[in-house]
Amino acid sequence: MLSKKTKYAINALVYLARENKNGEPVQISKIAESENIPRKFLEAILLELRHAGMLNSRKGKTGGYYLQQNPEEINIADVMRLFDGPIALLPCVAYKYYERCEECIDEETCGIRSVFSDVRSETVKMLKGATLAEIIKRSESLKKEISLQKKTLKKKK
Amino acid sequence: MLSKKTKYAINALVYLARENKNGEPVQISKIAESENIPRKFLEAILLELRHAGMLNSRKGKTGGYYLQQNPEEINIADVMRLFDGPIALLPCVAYKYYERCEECIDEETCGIRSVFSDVRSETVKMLKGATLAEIIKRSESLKKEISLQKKTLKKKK
DNA sequence: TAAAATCCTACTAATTCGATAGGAATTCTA
DNA sequence: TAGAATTCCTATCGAATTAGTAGGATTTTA
Repeated sequence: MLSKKTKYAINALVYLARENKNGEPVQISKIAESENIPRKFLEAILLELRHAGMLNSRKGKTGGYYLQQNPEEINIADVMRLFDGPIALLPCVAYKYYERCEECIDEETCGIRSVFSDVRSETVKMLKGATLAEIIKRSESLKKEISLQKKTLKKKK
Repeated sequence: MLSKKTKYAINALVYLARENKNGEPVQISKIAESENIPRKFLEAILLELRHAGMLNSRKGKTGGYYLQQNPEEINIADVMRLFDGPIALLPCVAYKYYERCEECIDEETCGIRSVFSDVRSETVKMLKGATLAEIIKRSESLKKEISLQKKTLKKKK
């Protein structure tokens, strides 16, 4: 499961991508309140996102955070790796965080590894495609679907 | 990432499926040594697998563990759920372990949820297909590939 | 110069993980 | 029927991780 840190990070990023079209800095407290994230905790998270180059900030009065990259460039895979480490379920199929399994007898012919290698490839592909832009697009289309459902329901009555 | 418990469990199950065609009980110590798993830890793991109905055991001298289900019936998804809980990366897309995300504002229109719902479906599908039989099959075909590669290498020399 | 914001380090309580200890219960064999 | 050898089961433990909080330094604007 994702850590809360990662969840909060994704929510904050989506919030900025959605609410902050003009690029003006948004205060931590504003994001924290809007997205139900503990203020101080979010502070640490945004700092890390800035160090990773996804966000930038302005200090002092009128300060705050804003996206440093385009919503099409920021994806969930990178955010997850930043906070939770490898996406792979086994260290021996991780790409950036590769490590041998201590207990492993023969990595090359390991059937378990083969399975988790496939799972990793598929998952990374999907999460790389999950950019902030894509997430917002999905949310919009869900909203449309639901309002359409409600209309259909009314007609049936 | 998988816990060591889950990894050990899968390795022990594959071992039993592979080495124990006749169905005779295999001692914990035998499995522990063969698969590089701490003896006492494995004891607890096999016990849980028995309670879950995947293994059965015989007590006393000549005792040990053996598969209770066919290698085609035991799959990685079930083992993971047993030891590590949900396969889903968000509680709100878990099937057996569903839980609302505390911080969530609107689950129905959440684009993040939509992404992780897709990831979960795909992952579960793959892990359900990863039965003990399938894992052994993959291992065999990897062995063949490698011995073929070695032959080709010799010819080039 | 004061107010208001981010920056940054350090700390903490609770939980989980990876195991170990020790003895009870069971079953075979001599 | 007495061991020997095995699983069964509960309790415990240290280390690491998670989810935060505290508090002050730094920076910027008005």
